[in-house]
Amino acid sequence: MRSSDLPEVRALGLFNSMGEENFEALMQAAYLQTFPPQLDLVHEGDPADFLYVVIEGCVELYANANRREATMAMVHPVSPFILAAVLKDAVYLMSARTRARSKILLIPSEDVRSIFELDDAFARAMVLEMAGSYRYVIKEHKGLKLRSSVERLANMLLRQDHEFGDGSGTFDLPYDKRTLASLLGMTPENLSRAFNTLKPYGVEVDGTTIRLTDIKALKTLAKPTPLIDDPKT
Amino acid sequence: MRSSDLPEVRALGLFNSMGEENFEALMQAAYLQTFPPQLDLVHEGDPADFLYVVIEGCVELYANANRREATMAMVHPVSPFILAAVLKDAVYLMSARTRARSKILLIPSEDVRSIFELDDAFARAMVLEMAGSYRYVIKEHKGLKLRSSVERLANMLLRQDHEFGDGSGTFDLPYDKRTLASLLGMTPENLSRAFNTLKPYGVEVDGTTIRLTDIKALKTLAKPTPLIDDPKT
DNA sequence: CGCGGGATTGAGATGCATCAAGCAAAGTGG
DNA sequence: CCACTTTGCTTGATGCATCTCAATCCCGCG
Repeated sequence: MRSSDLPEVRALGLFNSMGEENFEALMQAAYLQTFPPQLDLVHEGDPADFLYVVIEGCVELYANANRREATMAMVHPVSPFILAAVLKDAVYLMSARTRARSKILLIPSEDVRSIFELDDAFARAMVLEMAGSYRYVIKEHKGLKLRSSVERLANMLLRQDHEFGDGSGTFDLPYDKRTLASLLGMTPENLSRAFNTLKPYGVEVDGTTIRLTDIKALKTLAKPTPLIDDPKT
Repeated sequence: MRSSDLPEVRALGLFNSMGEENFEALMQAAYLQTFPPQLDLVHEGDPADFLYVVIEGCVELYANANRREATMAMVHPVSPFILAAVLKDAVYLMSARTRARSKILLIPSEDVRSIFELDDAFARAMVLEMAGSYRYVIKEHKGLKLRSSVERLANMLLRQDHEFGDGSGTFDLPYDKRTLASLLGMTPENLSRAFNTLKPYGVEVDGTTIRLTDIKALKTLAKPTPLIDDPKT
């Protein structure tokens, strides 16, 4: 792999505390590849052969059943994904595909597990990484069980504005609407209608850019809570 | 704490590999208490002061928002819960209450974290515990997003029969129907109706006991998949 | 025997999905 | 440069799934 990519991988929470020789051993075994968009990296049910780390681009985690499909999460640089399956030496529970041209690091599962046994700092970093992922899914699950689709959309907009907005209330949607809909647990048609029902609350939609002109009103409807919407805790 | 309880705690995956002196230090700091049913142990949003381990009885994890409530999971002996919040030194994302008279071990968070730093085997055990919990929630989330309520019920019945049945197709529901409904993401009324729509598929309900007389038909409807329904992987 | 809580049933409203067009912006190829 | 497809989004009409509210039932328990 290119040495210019090493520092940013090394800087990752998962890798920044482990021993130098173990890190090098991992990178020695790893492959760095660039994939085109819409390429399937992982299929649910397959044995977990690799741990993946998104270095550049974007990866969608999704799942199928009953001839339905649901987007489970989007992974952005620089983050690992499907860590749990690798650790447990089990099958993947989710599929993964690139959503943009993406540079991705593939580390063979066996190497991850053997370094996990060898390097105590790496093991501890894994716990925190797993704990973060766990809490993310719990929040998603709470949102799905406790909120209506309009509320989920409203909260997503508020979060997006807060995290990525410049303070003006204007920002761009992070993905196309079809993906957003699936991520929020609804159909594209319904997302469209949900935007309409949010119009009286100061939500202006122009293609992929959003303007929130009445955040107070939107919050009244969305009733955000850090126990679902705070990505940090 | 009573020494007669130590062996079963020690036998837990989370504790069985750690050093003896560290285990004793943890137990030294811990409290073992028996609680009556329906007692609130933990409220979401509170800082994570303790790691809990159910020794006897049963604990419900639930969450509130928008004046709704949802059961997130049921915890049975012998298992820890809310490990992630303790590790991250964050607030609890879920509330917890006893559902039966329960003997519960409380270990102060700080002690858990300091032993986590000290004992490498303990840290590794945590990773596997977290990975298991993570995969459990992912499966729940997939079920909720990809299946109808009737399908969720059907699969729950099949799983229950497979795990706890005696092979005759007869078994008892693990909780009252109101709780089951919430766990499955529906209202009690709807659970009742869902049982009715399953009647043609050989599902006989008598109070809390269930008889499955046509498992093949039920499976045709439920379309179970290990990627959602297998509790082991 | 009556009381009370969970479970069921029914009726009605609502949320959400589905199906089917329509539309606009962005490619594509002549 | 312009038809022509393609793709993503929207809109409308309709039906099903699920929730809500209310009434009733059932059973265990005082």
